[in-house]
Amino acid sequence: MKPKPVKGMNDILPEVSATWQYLEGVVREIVQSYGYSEIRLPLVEHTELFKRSIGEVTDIVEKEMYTFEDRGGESLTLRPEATAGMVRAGITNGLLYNQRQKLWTAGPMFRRERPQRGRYRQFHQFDIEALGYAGPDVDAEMIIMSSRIWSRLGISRLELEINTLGVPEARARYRDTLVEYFTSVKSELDQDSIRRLDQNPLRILDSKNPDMQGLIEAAPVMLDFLDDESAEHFDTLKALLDAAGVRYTVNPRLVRGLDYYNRTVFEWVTDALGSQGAVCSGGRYDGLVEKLGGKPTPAIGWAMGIERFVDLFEASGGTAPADDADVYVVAVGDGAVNEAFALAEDLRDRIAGVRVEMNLGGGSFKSQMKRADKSNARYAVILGEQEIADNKAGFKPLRSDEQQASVARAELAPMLASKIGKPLTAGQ
RNA sequence: GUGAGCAUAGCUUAAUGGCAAAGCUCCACACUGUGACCGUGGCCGAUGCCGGUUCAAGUCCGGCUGUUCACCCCA
Repeated sequence: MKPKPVKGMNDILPEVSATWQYLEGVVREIVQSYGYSEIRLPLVEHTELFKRSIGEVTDIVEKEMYTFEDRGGESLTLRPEATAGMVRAGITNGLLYNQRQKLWTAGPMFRRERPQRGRYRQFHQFDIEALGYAGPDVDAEMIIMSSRIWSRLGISRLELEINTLGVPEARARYRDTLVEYFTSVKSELDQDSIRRLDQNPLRILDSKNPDMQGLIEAAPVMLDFLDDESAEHFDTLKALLDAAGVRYTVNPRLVRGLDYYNRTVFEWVTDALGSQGAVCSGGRYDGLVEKLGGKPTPAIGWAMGIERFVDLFEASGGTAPADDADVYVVAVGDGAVNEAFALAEDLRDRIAGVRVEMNLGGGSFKSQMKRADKSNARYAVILGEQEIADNKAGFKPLRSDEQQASVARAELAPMLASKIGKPLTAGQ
């Protein structure tokens, strides 16, 4: 009986991980260029943390968390998202005491949903948070930063939607009005909407049911309930985005499934990935730090789903740079292997970033050449009886018509370095 | 959690209810120190699992499991 993986938890195979590494590298570089620093967080937190931050009556907390009792009887949960842990770490390490923090983290998150394209039980996120910044300038910078990621990678099938939820009081007033409105037309609501009426009435606005669209169009809008300060915050954000040339649409029905958001929320959506169109989303959560036991601290953050990001990158025709070897070392004859190892190490010492693949497992000359070919290496270096006797090495281009050459051992590194365009290391 | 589609070799796909096939991959040979292309040969399956109908089931029926898509939710 073959072992089976856990449903919704996937292996990231080498052919795919090259793309992951490339994209993660690009995002890391961009995020750090805005002055954000990495923080590494535990995958497991106390269950209570997520209940208090995400909200007791959200889908995530009610039915999607991997919660278990550890041997000491504590209720622990595999993190379903990163913000709660980030804020907790800020509080417990005193990072927010009269300080501001710009942080990012990345790694696996866990939600027990039914898997489909772009939705897995173990999935991965990049998470960027700015704590202690009241905005709206940070709000704009965060969005501009995400926009830079897309343009850098040639991803175009994405649109930005933004909205504001106002302060909690305004949101509560709006919520009451909304409940009143939908209750008055309850007989026309579908099953899902009736359920949401109690649980999360704002989500009714998000319904994809065509029969509901008329009712939703006619519903009261949040913008009419906005407090003056939030309205001004939102206007400034829009002005900053306009000035930066970032295009967006205001979607008054954009609400979040996590309870901690207020004011700015945004989402990058695509139609290229089937039904899971949200690639990246976030918003402001000014009340969360205090709610979790810190002192009042404004904050904003966003998360990007890496699986969806990779999928979208590939759907946009993007490919990661090849990570094939530069050179494959062929060693024929028992005496040659020792020398070949030394030669391979020498190349790695002397050429910065060179990728040298040593033939392993012996084999005939022919089979070694076959492996060299299949490795996609640009060059083969050949060491046999003859070369060892002459203190030379065969240098054979595998991807061009150039002639094979016999090169003095000492000249091999400089020659290879110039062929592959990588620098010799200093001091050699 | 709900609904629908799909399940044959490592991968992609064949097989009017009648002997389970092919291509690719991999290995070897041809070619005893030179890869790719061509050729020859080899490896690899109890057709996802359990049951039923039938002289006969990969094929039809039922259940299960897995997977995909959609709903839902969201990254």
